[in-house]
Amino acid sequence: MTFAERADVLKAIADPSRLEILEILSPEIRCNCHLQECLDLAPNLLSYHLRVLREAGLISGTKRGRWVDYELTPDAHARIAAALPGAGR
Amino acid sequence: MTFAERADVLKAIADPSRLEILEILSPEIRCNCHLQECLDLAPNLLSYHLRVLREAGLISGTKRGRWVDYELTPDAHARIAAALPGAGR
DNA sequence: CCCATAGTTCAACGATCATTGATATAACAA
DNA sequence: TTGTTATATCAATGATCGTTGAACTATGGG
Repeated sequence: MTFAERADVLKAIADPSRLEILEILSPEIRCNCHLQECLDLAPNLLSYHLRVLREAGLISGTKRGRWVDYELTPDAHARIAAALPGAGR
Repeated sequence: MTFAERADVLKAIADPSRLEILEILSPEIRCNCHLQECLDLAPNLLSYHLRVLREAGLISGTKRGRWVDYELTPDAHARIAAALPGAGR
């Protein structure tokens, strides 16, 4: 993992809204609408932050009817740990 | 620690050059000139990245003649750990 | 003192990012 | 079908960030 790749993972979590999303998602799967209530963000803005986290490989979403359930990926914490300073030795 | 404060710490380390600086500084104190050789950055740009890390409380610098020695702060790793997702529970 | 060297600060630019509003897709209800 | 709800995408804006070049400060050597 290069420094640039590690920085990309860290950039994905270096945002207040995205940190809170990860916090909410940490114990359990949550639908988008639940995140909406917790975060008080415009729906499209929430979608944007979820996309950033998804593209970083930290969360995944599955459609359930009109809703989408989001959850942490199995290796989310491992990906973050591998990006931290000290992980390169 | 608020989500915004935690995001600020993570933003400080979410950069390839700054990750590498922390990596170099991790085992031992290093003077600016040694970082210069390792990183191949313009001197003023290196100063900028060092300032970002210093303002995040992750490194500290002490003057020694014409040089400056940089080192990780004692609580650098603790500050990072406290900022990570999962640290809020 | 004069000059070179190490490092920092400042001003400006371009790129990236978060945010907004409008539009689009997709699923359910009537 | 028509309408409504849940979510995503697109285009545009403003703010922030990384980078550059120039000017500045401070230390040590001649």
